[in-house]
Amino acid sequence: MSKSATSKQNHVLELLDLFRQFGYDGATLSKISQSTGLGKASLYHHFPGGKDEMVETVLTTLEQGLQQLTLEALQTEGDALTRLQKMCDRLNKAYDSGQKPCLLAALMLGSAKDMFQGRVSKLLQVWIEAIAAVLIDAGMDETLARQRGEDGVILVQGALILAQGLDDPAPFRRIIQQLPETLCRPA
Amino acid sequence: MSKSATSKQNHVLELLDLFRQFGYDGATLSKISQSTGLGKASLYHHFPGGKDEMVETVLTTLEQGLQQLTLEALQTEGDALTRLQKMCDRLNKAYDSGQKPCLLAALMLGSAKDMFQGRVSKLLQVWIEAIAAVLIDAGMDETLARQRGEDGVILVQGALILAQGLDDPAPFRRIIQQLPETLCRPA
DNA sequence: GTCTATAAAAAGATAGAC
DNA sequence: GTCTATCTTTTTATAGAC
Repeated sequence: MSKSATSKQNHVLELLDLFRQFGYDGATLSKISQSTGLGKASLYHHFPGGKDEMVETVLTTLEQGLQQLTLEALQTEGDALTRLQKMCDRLNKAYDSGQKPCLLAALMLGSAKDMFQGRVSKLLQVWIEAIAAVLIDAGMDETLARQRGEDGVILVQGALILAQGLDDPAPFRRIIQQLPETLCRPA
Repeated sequence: MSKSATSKQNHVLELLDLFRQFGYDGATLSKISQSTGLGKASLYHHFPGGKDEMVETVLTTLEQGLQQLTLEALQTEGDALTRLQKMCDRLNKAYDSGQKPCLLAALMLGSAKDMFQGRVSKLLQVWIEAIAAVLIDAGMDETLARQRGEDGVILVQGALILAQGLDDPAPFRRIIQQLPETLCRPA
């Protein structure tokens, strides 16, 4: 990978952080310029489409990360509990133990909702299907497994909201810790 | 109640809708002016503190509604399942069957987070305690009941995020429908 | 690829008439 | 209590030098 490519990837990670903490409307070019260390004109050089293109780029990175997580989950050795445990480890890291919000939730607010609804919906469906695939592979009924996939996403998203709202990561940590068993529990 | 008081209350409800759908940064004075039918100068007449004061007013209305819901829940006749069912009916209405986001989640994004964190945290705690009180009253262990209070808020918030993200209210409706039994389930 | 400078548009806020 | 008009600041976006 070339030097400029990794540098651009670092900028994308900073953009992810900004958009998920401030949302689309709150992440102003001034904040973005400050965080990345790039002048506004430089930002438009890398992203001619402005904030829209920045978010699109971040979403592409997220899609790739989610696909990787999905593949890993099914390639991991062991039973469903072990596989889900590994997914939870990744989630815990991605959300900094509940201290950082989810970009997908942030993008469903304000003017961003109409712009990115399609890609956000797709990402959520992939995530749900990733959880369901593990459970189906472990012998769970497909309908129940997909409902459990929804439950997994719901619990993670809800725990993130509560952790942000209470300014306390404890609820997120508890949900993540209980998640594998919660999802595997018989109906 | 005087005519102007109910008129002001209607404006507060429109403000609630704007802030929860667009967030603090996305709810511009132009949008607010358009939705309320009041000119910008009139808005500053009613809320000299600008958007900050508007949000504060909305939060006060929300606090009153939550206190009322809490009291009603404990005064309702019947067992815990019946009481929680009534709470779910209220939530279903408040969130328009999952079609409208939660203000508390919206306020945890962007510049609003630092401004309103304290009041949001307090509201969430009252909500959690309201659920726990019903369960404790039904004989549940206090520690478990408070955890279930957290679970209730987490499930509602997460279901709202998923419903917004998928642009489909079905997950919210399912979670709400299952919530009373989910919360009452033995450990 | 980055910068300074600048322009154009939008947002927040106020003055003063009615 | 509401309006028009105005002002200030911020935001988005671009031009052009290096």
